[in-house]
Amino acid sequence: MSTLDHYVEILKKGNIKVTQQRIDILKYLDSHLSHPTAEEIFLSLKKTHPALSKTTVYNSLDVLRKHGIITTLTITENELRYDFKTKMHHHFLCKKCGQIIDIDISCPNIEKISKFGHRVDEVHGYFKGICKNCLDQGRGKNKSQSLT
Amino acid sequence: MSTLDHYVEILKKGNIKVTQQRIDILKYLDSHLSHPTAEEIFLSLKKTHPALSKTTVYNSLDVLRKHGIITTLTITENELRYDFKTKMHHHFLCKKCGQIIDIDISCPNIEKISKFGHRVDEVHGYFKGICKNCLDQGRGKNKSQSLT
DNA sequence: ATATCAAATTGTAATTAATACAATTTAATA
DNA sequence: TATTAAATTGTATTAATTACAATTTGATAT
Repeated sequence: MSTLDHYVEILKKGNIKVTQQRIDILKYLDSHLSHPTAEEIFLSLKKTHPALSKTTVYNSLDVLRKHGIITTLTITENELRYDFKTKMHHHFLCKKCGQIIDIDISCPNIEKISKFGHRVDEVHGYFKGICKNCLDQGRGKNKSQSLT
Repeated sequence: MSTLDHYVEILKKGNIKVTQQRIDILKYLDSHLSHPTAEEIFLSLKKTHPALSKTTVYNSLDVLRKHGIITTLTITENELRYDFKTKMHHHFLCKKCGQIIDIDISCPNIEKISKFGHRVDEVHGYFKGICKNCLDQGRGKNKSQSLT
């Protein structure tokens, strides 16, 4: 679903006050599943909403996160990244192109860790390396550079 | 092994210039497997080496990391953590006591991701929740507070 | 042992992500 | 439409990390 009402619904269901800023942020995350940083979200939304404050972006993201509507990643080392998808999945970071790819496989380890006696609430599976795309370009040699 | 020569060996093997600072940092990490931050390492070493600079700590950690002698974690959101253990393992962060526990189980997912065509160089398995210790204390209620 | 030189260390300053806070505005309710 | 708690804004601050220039030091060859 992508109508604005959808995001209003989400907010109302969480008893979160509905504001244009929050709708915009939710919409942005829903349509940019590239795991953007707060800065990226801020800069993009500021274009069409120049009065937007960075603090609002941080505050809103925090609220959405606390309500389980979005999740955060620490797959890169210097900043948090935000994800509209909350269903458990893993991530692959390509060290060459920087892309963060969703990996939709389950984690067979949660059960094992539970057997140790710990209660597992969150799982983050971060894999890093070179993605298929970049590997293919490297193999074919100077094939991709030619885009005059 | 815990003799200082051991750390000298490690540095020499990596063609890294041997300095007291690097030895100290390696020794600290080897004897504090609690995944300390750069700040923690700095503050602790500064006690016995007041001239130590924080920049040196960061530089040394970077060098050690680039040579694969130590690894880094992003399991907490605001700072990097350092690990002397380089053999693949996972981590559990207790949201109550803050402890980061080593989880020595393998990851059956690397193979699956490789089948997607990506080359996996690094694996980070971060699990978060409440550790066994904290759960036990919570269950027994006011049992642990009494340590007059 | 000593001189040499690249590399490491130090201290300060700068950068960057994130947070704190006070003043203003606004969404929800009566 | 008035009220009020909560959200937004803008600025200032914190905290982790990086940049950089001056000084010192470890490794090597003499």
